[in-house]
Amino acid sequence: MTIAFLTITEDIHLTVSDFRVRFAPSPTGHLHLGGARTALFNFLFARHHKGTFILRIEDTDRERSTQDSIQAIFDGLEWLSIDWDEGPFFQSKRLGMYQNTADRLLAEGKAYRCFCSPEDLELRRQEAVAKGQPPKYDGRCRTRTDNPGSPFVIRFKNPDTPEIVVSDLIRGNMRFNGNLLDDWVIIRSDGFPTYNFAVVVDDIDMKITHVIRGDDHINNTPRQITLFDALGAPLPRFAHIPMIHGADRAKLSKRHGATSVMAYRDMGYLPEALVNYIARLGWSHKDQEIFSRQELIDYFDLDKVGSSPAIFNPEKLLWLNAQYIRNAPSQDLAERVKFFLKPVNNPIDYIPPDTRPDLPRIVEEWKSRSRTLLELADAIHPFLDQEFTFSPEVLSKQLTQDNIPLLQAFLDQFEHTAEWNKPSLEHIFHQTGTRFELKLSQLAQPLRAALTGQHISPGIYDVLLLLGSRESIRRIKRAILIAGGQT
RNA sequence: GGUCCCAUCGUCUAGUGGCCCAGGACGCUGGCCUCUCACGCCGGAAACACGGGUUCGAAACCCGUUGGGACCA
Repeated sequence: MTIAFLTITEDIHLTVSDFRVRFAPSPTGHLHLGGARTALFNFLFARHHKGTFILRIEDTDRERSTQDSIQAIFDGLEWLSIDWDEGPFFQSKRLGMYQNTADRLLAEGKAYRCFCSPEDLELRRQEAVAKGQPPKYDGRCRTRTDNPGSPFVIRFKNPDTPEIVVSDLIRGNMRFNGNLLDDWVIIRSDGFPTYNFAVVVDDIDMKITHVIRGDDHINNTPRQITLFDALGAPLPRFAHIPMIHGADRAKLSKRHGATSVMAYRDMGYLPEALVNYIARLGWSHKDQEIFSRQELIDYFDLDKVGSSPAIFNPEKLLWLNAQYIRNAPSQDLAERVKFFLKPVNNPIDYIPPDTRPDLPRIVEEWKSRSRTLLELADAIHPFLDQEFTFSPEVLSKQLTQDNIPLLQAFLDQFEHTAEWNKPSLEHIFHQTGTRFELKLSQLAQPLRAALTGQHISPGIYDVLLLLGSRESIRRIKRAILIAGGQT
């Protein structure tokens, strides 16, 4: 007890840092690969530095935010085992804070009410464009003293800074011309905050020290920086991570096929494999390709994150998944694959227990031959289904009249052997091979076909041992009947 | 169109001025292993976008060009 107590205190004392990061998705669709990677990098950074990882749902866009999307984010993060320390916080429940902050800026003369109608704004914007000027708000209401009583927005009085430097942990310094920014809206006429405003208010309130986000937000950063300044808050460190692109080099989106994290679960990917894959997209640690969760946490840091966009490569993900499947404990895989043996064709529960094959043992034989859980389930199926179907190729090439004597010979010997182990089976094969003057391959293929309905399978002895003597005999009899029935 | 970002094999990347006529991985490919198919093992093809500088020396630093991307409009 004493030792445990000491260990814990020491641990906290020595290693907990003040680093605070957040993942702040907008709930407007499924959790996609890019979002998942942003979440993962924040998570790994927090865990590596013993900091705090916060989940914040940016749901102030009332048209596009949905409850389903919020759930999708939770589901995706849970499946990937990306867990957070604080939150989830919902921006929609923090409207008072945004309003208060805006009021404060108003009182300090750093913001003002703007009564310009959308129609006027659009007109003036078009005029500016026609004159070849940048279409920015002209600051008309800055000095306004009357109050027309019509709807208004609150605008931030953009400070006159010629140059804004964004110091980025990944890209170094990025310089922006401050004169290009205008007096942007912070509170809409319906009282809702705009994106950039809510982000800054929350990042200050949550004491975020490192803003790790997609580089599609780079252009938002100068505005946010001026707001941090106006609010007298210290600047967080920024780290803009590159986007994930599709094969056409454009930002990954629906048209690139499966981009939802959950789609990969449904396709039979292991969450560990997907995490490993997206971690290696834009980040590396020497030549290592496969990382355990702990290695990811130990090795991850921002200085090893690259600055160029990465193209999503499904082939490599598939290979990684195969690696994870091959190296997973068979007992564990057997549990996971059950999800893919759909009830409608899942025979595992109605095969009598005494003849039911041992699922982990079947998985053991198949896991080096399967790249996804879906493939594994398909491969396993004939072993569980006593009435499995024969592939057309097997029917035409193996279950022929010519092969009946061979199958019959195997059947006779199997029925009369007391031993059912590899040496005894090898003995039978040897004898049969001699008698028919056939090589092992010529012996195995017809038998494989009879036993599994397929022309590929694990080693023939393994198949026989897996099925057991009774089921093997039953299957050979069935195959002989079918072969005999063919002309 | 404006602003900003990016640039090593097809793809993910190693590389922080000499260890690089560039290393690893996926994919492709030749072979070995072998009862089929995988796994595994051995080998191969395949890249520093281009042009200028800086330097004794540049994949690496600077400038430009080209190409790609993101955001805003």
